[in-house]
Amino acid sequence: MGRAPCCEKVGLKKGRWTKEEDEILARYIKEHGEGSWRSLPKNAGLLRCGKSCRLRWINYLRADLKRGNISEEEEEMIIKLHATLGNRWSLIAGHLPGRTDNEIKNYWNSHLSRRAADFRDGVVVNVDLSKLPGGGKRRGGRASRGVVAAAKAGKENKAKEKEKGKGKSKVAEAEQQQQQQEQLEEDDDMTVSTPSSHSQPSATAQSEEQAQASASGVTSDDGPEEDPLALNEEMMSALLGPGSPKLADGSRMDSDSGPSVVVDSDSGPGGPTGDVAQELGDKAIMDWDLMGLDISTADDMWDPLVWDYADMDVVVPGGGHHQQEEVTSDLFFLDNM
DNA sequence: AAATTTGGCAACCGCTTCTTG
DNA sequence: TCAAGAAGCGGTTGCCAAATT
Repeated sequence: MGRAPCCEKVGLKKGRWTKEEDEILARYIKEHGEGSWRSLPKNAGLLRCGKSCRLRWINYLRADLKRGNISEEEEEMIIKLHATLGNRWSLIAGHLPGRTDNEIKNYWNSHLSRRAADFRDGVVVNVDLSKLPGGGKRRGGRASRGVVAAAKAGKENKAKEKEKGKGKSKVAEAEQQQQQQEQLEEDDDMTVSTPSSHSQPSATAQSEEQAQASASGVTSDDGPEEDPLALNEEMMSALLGPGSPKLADGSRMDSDSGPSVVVDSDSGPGGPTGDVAQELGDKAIMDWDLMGLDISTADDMWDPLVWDYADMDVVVPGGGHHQQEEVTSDLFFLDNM
């Protein structure tokens, strides 16, 4: 039996909202409060779908909305948050009071993604996540209620989830995100922090790996103990400005001369453990496969995946190999742009 | 000045998750 | 425990105004 449509579509108005409709909706919500979106249009006398009413209210009519251009601070915030959270616009919007997920999403797509593309021209990494366990599909759908609830409830929820013996629950995930948020809030001026643990080269590589993992839903087996938001300055400068990752020999992989890296785990029945050996243009050859990706414990892409970099190797024509950390670092950017 | 192209934004759509009976 | 309803998220579409030809 099919599920009933969210609203009776016949006879309902679509398209732009009129001033009159806005007034009706705003007045109704002012009197009755938010919620009950399904019945709202009928009660308010609007020929609109409940979802449409909700969207109109959230994205346009709400009193606490901040209208006007996105400031540079907000823009930087968006970039930084997107690097960590990916396309989870509602979470990003949660850090920007008065801004809606839709607004941020549009701003990203129309302004920031272009800048990201400028950067990405240097190296294009196109990992076919569909081959990963769970289809590599981002979990969509409603998250905020659980996330927000978890964020509000905080640690008590965690305790409950532990009691239930669930694995990596949404609540736990939400709490982890909450921790990230807290980290962000601690970082008041939003300057890029470089934890002391990053002072050692190996630690830096590890943090980058974790940051990458956090953004892509892939976590290292060491757990998210370090702040995935703690991008180092090099990463942020590359992220925020023109440029591209440095190669081991000091050259840059830019759009004019740079290689186009395509990593497509088109691996057949073997899944992500199959071969990935792709040409990297005329400058470098990435010769690695996903043998290093241990998916044995992963139910879906959000579960912990363990990378073993032993099989990763980037051969630079003219001699030399890229270190694994550099590969990881590069991938981090690209995966999050 | 008219036609075409481009970019930004509002809104819609499909899917997923959460809630409730 | 399960099914249906409700709510919300992210991707996509389409309109409109500005810019360009």
